Amino acid sequence: MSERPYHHGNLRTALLAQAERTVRERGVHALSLRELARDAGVSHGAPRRHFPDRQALLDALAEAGFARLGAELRSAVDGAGGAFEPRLQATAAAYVRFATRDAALLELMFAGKHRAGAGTLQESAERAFAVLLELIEQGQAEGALEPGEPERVGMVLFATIQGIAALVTGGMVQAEQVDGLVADAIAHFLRGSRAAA
Amino acid sequence: MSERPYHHGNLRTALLAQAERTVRERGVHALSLRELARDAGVSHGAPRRHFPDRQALLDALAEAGFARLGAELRSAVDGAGGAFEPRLQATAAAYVRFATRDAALLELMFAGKHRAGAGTLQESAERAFAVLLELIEQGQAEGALEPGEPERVGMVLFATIQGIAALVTGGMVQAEQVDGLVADAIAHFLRGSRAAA
DNA sequence: CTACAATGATGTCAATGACAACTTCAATCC
DNA sequence: GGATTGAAGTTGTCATTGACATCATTGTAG
Repeated sequence: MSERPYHHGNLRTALLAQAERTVRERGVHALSLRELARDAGVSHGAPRRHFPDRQALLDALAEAGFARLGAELRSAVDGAGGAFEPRLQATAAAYVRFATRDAALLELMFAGKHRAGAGTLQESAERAFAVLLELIEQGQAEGALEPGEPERVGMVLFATIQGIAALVTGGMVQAEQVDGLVADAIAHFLRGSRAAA
Repeated sequence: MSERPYHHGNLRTALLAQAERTVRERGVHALSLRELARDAGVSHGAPRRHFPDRQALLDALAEAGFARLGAELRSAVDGAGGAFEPRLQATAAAYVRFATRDAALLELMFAGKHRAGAGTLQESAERAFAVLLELIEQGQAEGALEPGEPERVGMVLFATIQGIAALVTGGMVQAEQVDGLVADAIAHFLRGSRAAA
């Protein structure tokens, strides 16, 4: 039998992975440092070496979440050809998919962002959202969106996407209707933009 | 000194009121039944008579939240004259105001809605959203919105408003920009709708 | 006036987060 | 090669909490 070595090897990573699972399946409130330690086959005090307190673990989770979100958005844009509108559709769908599958995690990501001492978190978030900003710029270049600061122009669009995600996780929209709703919303938004441009 | 009577008189109400304050000021996670009991000058077991467990208290909070939200929305509509667009603006602003001031409560309201055995909650929610649906119908009657089921037609609009609230509470929009953003979003939405109708 | 139902009090238990003190281990330095 | 040292893990403890069982008080219906 493989005796467990005194040192786990990569406890931090293992804790984060299991924590992400727990948050997804049972919510943030069900996340217990001690349970994580048990699952990792480690004593209840061990996590403390890697996360001074529970909040530190949540922050790390949020940061990892932004990294993954960014990657998924990037992959969506890249896989949708070169034209603006299909790219936007694909990206919005990817965002909503992420928000739906990892609702609790997304909440964590947003909650952590305006807390104090969130330097790294802020950066991770900005990297993830850079994908969206680039997309906005392309839309502006193609004349589909009004000119101006991308942050401002994209705000209503982003709000709509985020809101759809909220409706889905809030149970006000059935899972089967999501894709249609996203497509509707994007089309609606672009109509409103062209009229203004 | 007034000896506390054995019976509090209206402990349930007092607990809910204090709980709402705590949730607003320190978040759901900071809500402790025992602390509530202490604040109410009552033993730690007393709340149990009114709320079998913590979740029951949260559900009651959510329900009260929907009642208040409905009232605020109603009041916003009624105070904005008879025309559709100003009514919509006022209502959206009122929603975002509620969502901003009571972010944690709103989250609770949404979270509880798709949990099991939420009969009463569901009804409270529908009563609150009835205001919005009526408004959509008026918009359709005036030709500002496309025809169809109000629930469907209003979905993108509602998502946008909800999303703005999420951005504000997520710290991605400054408080001073909120009103402008709401106005922008409504105008944008209506442009998109007219083109389709 | 008595029984009873509602409301509150008291005591206890297991789980948890936070913290301190001690132990193991591996890398480095001489 | 052995001593040193610091990171990683362990063990023990404490206060807080939610949940639960049992008992006490009080208003009210009969």
